[in-house]
Amino acid sequence: MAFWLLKSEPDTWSWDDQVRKGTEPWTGVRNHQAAGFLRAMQAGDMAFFYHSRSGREIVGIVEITGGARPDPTDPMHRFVCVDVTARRALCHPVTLLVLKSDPFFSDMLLLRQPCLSVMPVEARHWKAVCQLGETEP
DNA sequence: GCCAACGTTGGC
DNA sequence: GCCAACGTTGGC
Repeated sequence: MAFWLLKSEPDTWSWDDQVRKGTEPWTGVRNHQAAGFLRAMQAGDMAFFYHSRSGREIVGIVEITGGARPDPTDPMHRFVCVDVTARRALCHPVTLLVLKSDPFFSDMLLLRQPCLSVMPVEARHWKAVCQLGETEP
């Protein structure tokens, strides 16, 4: 089982939207590096739900419930989507600022590559963020 | 094969 | 809203 992080602009698709809907295809990724990570995802993997732009914090945990398939919103049929199901919220959102302030997180891709919207998360970082957010890993 | 233009993304 | 980072595209 692998760990990931998915970014979404809360104005477009927020954690509350995800919780309300339950399961939703994660569509619209148009970056090849991010798409490569989507292709590597398997059902049962877990991912942080991150609010980008106006949010800039990890707010919840989702499970990948369906592996990569063609993104129906891509007319060129070049990109893929996965199915994402809301699992639990973090009791306390973990902000980008907090992660940047702790050297333990300094080599997270989230900090290394700010414009990447889908990325893997190391198990040690996963556990630490869960502790900060006061939720089970 | 170089490189400028363009598109996507998200921190600031 | 601006711009930097990164990848892709196409003229030459």
